[in-house]
Amino acid sequence: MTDGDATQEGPGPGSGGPGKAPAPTARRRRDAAATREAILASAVEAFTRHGYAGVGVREIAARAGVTAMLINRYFGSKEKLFEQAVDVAFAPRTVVGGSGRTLARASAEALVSRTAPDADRLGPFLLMLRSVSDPRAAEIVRAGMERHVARDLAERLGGPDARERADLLLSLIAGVWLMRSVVGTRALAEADETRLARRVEAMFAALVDEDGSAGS
Amino acid sequence: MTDGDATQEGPGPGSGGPGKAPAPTARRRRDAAATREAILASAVEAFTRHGYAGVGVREIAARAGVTAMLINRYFGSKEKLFEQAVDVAFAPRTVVGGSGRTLARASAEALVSRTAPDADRLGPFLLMLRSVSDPRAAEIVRAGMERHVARDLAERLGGPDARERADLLLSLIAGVWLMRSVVGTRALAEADETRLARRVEAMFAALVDEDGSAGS
DNA sequence: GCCATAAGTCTACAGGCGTATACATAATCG
DNA sequence: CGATTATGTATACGCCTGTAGACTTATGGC
Repeated sequence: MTDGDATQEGPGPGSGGPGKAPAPTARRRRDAAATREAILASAVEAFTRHGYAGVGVREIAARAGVTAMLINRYFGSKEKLFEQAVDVAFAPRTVVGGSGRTLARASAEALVSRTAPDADRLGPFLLMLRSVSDPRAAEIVRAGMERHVARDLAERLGGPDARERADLLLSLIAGVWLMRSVVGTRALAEADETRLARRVEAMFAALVDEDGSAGS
Repeated sequence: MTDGDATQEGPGPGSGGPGKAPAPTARRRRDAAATREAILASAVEAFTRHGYAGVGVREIAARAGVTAMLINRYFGSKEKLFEQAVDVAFAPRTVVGGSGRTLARASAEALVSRTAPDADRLGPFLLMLRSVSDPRAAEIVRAGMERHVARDLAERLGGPDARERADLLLSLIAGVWLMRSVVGTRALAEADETRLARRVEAMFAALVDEDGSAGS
């Protein structure tokens, strides 16, 4: 995120003027690659905040400092842009780290921390939750998740039916994101974070070492 | 193109067509209460299938056999209609039955059964999942859930922090609905239902009787 | 300096959205 | 039977959507 794309007001596609626009933010020099990246970054954030159907290409483009048509020029369509955004959102990060018992604990703590009321509230799960109401977006998200996180998580989980247990683990993660950050139920929002993390960890543990005794 | 809105053909025998045209919705006698109920039922189904933002008032009205304006006449606005639909969707049913260990088992089995690929795939959780991307809908859903299911579930759960644990339980339920029915990950769709139910039950159990065995 | 061309913008279209106003029809009641 | 009123429809408005084609501007090579 080197290029500071602050939320500047439109660099003069404004109606009247020939756009002298002593742009407060230095207008980016014409650079296809950089513009593409700016659009993509704007898309990831916008899709995460409002969901696939909840944001228009004009808003995404404006936040990237360009006009809507560049989206179609660089990505083909809004849907194609969404595919790229899903890839960006899911690819880089390791959703859950560690393995075995460490995995359960670290994931629970990270989950509770990242869904805190004062946190950034960004990330791939939020993008998923707010986009899957559109069937085409849901299919894109499914493919992205299976490709990027589910397989990797299943490997680190190991054991029988690793893929099924990985998806179950992701279900709980998504559910907590949903109830805590999207729906915003009070009981979860106001819960003590340490205690909440321990409870989530216990549920994770039931999956991680399901064969052995589930002694906490 | 498509010849006229044949949803309601003139009641008179005039059309002369020998085709009986078995109207999908037999023209109902003018009855405000019945019409209101028809709209509401149509809304619950439509909001469940496509989410709050994913369906228009014209479609909801058409499925109820009326025109869109009746929605505004009887409910005031699309948003008010959604409030009523949320109430209808969440109110009557007991989301999870039983108490204690029975609760964990019964809920897990019901959840897995209702999210099966060949099931109806209706119900309040689907309505929630597909609607919360809209912030106003999310707030309505939050209120409806807390009013109807969370409180009742917390009472049946008992124990410390019942409300928090109830919401956590609902998180897992919602997450499984999400991954299995909305996103449609293969690992969960193809999973053996008995085994899957047992795993979900184990996660529920970590919440239900956490005070007893698992020292915290 | 000029110019070909990449990079970006403008205008427009066809359609959907929620909803307000005006109108038409069927049912009830004196 | 005729009039009144609840019930439902038709039309339209203003706004927004994704996208296509034509147009403008900056940039690098000569």
